[in-house]
Amino acid sequence: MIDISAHGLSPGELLARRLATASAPYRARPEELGVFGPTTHLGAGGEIIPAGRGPGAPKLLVSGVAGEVRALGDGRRQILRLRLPGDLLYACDYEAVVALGRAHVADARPFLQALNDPGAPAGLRRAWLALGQADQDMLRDQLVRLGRMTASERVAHFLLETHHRLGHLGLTDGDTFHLPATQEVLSDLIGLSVVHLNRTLQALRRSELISLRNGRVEVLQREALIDLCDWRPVGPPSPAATSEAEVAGA
Amino acid sequence: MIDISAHGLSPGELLARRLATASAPYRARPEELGVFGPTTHLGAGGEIIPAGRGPGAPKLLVSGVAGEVRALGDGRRQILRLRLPGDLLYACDYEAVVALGRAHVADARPFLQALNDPGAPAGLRRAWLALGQADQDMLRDQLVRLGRMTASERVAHFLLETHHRLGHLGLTDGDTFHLPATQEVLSDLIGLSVVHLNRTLQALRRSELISLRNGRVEVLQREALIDLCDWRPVGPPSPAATSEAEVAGA
DNA sequence: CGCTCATTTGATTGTTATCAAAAGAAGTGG
DNA sequence: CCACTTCTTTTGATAACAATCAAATGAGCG
Repeated sequence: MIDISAHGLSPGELLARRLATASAPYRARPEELGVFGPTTHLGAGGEIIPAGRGPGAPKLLVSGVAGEVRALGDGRRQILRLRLPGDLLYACDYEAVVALGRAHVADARPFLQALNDPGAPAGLRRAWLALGQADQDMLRDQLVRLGRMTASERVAHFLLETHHRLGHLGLTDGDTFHLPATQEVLSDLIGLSVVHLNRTLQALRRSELISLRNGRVEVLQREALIDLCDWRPVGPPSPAATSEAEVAGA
Repeated sequence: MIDISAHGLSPGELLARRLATASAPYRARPEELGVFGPTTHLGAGGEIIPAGRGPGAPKLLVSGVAGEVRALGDGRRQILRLRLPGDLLYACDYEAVVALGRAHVADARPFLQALNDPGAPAGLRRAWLALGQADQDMLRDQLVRLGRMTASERVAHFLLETHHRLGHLGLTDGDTFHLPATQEVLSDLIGLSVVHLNRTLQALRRSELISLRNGRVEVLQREALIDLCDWRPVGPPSPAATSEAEVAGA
């Protein structure tokens, strides 16, 4: 299985893949995307961008998973959204951006400079805007998950979304993907208690809709999962999505 | 009480007020903000911008309240966020923007043209960006409300936020404001059933933290409400906020 | 007045959180 | 390689919270 905390892709290659699978796709040559410096390594809980210190340097998440974490005084916390490799991490006013496991980040300023260069291709800008739009749309999906979905719907919806996102990066292996996050992290992401998330996962496993252990997730019955939570992809379909759907539906 | 469905402000005046109370305030002369055409009137449920028809003309919400509504097939729906006068309404991919009561909207293209004019003052652009940032921040607050707050916390947090937003527009009357939305709408906004919202409101009334009837909301014990849900204002403090806080705390 | 829509109430069920503890995995240092 | 610690997952029992169903009351409107 592809380990998303330690895949072998360079920052430029990652970004190129994202841009190529945006809803306004753009095939970038590596040198268009700026020259990235060395990547920094962080352990679980490492603060990538601290909260509320104004706009620092945006970072590119190269490997691993991260999240924007809001703490609520008493123990509660909400992870606003899951950030995956290829995502750009900006400073937030009230949330720290935190590595949810081992992660690598790179300074994203070279890329942003390349993007804002007057000579940058229009297609590149369009693709970037399309990715930003997809990000917004996923945030809306997250609102609906938290506001109106039951526990099993939330889990199904979240897993389908994550599979889809990783598929765009070529980081899935058919219906299987790597999700290096503890159940505690996932529970804070989708607004459930750890215990209840655990039981919900077990129920989905018993129904043979998914399989999950050790951060390895397999979507066993795609169509059934989609029916369960009424998921629909944000942005363009995943590269291998149609064939997968046919197999799952057969 | 000021009726936000029928206040007397012109589009330009509304926008000027918002810009003047952004975290990067800008005092606009009316003619800088473009020439608005006539406003359109809508009744409750009127579709201001239909879902998923690509980017149409953005509208300025002049009076009344609106919301981005996601329907879930079975009866469930989630209103992603509440839009108030002075908000710009854009097309969404999966949500319709709907008037939640009587509302007036105006074509916002003249304003956007004025904003994008190369000769537009830098301060105007900065203020506009600051408003956009505040919008993002409120969306994040909404995520936390839905994901991690109890019913009474959600209600308290939402009411404080709304009071704050209307305060910036000069549409509050001290601790009182007008919120022309049914409990059903509010319940879909903060992710509760109507019945439970109703009971939660009653509890808050019994505790004399708020008073609410006929769309007239009064914040009776501001400090206590803030303590209850750990609310903090997005963007700059409301024009009258400090003095109000002193009174409430006394 | 009679209609419709919104709010409120009561009773009940279902879902999810919480508490406490056991079992299992994974890393650490000897 | 093992003993130890620590973190994560799992289980059970219980309580709190919120949804649902059904119906009554109240408010606004033609």
